[in-house]
Amino acid sequence: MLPITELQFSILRVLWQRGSATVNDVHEALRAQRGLAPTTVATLLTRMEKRGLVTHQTVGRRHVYEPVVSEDEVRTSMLDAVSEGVFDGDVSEMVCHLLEARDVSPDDLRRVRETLAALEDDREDEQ
Amino acid sequence: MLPITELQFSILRVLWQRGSATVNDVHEALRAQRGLAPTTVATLLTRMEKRGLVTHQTVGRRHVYEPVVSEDEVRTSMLDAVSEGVFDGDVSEMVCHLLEARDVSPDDLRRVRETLAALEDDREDEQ
DNA sequence: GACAGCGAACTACAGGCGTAGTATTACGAC
DNA sequence: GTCGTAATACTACGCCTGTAGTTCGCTGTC
Repeated sequence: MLPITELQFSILRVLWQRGSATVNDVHEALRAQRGLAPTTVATLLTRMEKRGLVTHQTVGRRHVYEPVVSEDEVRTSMLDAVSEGVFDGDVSEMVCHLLEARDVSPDDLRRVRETLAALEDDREDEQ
Repeated sequence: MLPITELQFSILRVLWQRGSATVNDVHEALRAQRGLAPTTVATLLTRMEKRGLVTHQTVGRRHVYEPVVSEDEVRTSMLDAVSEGVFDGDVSEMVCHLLEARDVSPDDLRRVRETLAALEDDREDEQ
């Protein structure tokens, strides 16, 4: 499922938020950011279904789409792609790059530190 | 320069390692991982030059290609894309996801902790 | 000076994506 | 039962990428 595009992600986001949605719902939801024709949205959803990203059930004569993949799965697979692709699988390198190369607020740093501490505690417990 | 493909990255990696390389050099270097025709490599390099990823100088009748972007720039731009695309720019969320969703070795965790500490020190110094 | 071979340029094609128009079908109202 | 409307299905097109064949020109060799 690996490389998913920006637009596909936008559509998935609508489905994640609503649980399920018709072509029209998605079209409405995306109108603000992106003025697509309704048929365009329909085409996208059909293709995404073929790729296994979404499913639909037919209710009356409408297609009600649901996400097949979770946001977490997509995030993980995007990170995997970058990690494998440009960091040779070295996650620590990736995290360091991420923290160093941009302005991360003190709050964010704290949050990372806490997650890190929790993880290291878990590791100790396991031993 | 943002979305660069796997194959383009492989080519860039050769250029980064060697500093510069001819079509044939790149072809040779990639032969192990990926059996491409030499003309394919040439096409790729031409396109990458058009996109500003590499340059070439003509030496004799050969093209000697050099990278224009650094590995660091590519890494940053890939991370930016993912960060903006699927994490809404929330770097801490991204880092946490990265650390939690896969097995990171204790050594790697330590390394991240050190980077983090260094960064937090810097922040204090600035105040 | 003619020719072989190497290297680059040009051309080509399939598949995926963003984009959308047109055709078709089926439901609901009268 | 007919007709309008709404929703889907089908078709299309330009662009990018991976892939590579074909052509053209230059350079060195005999």
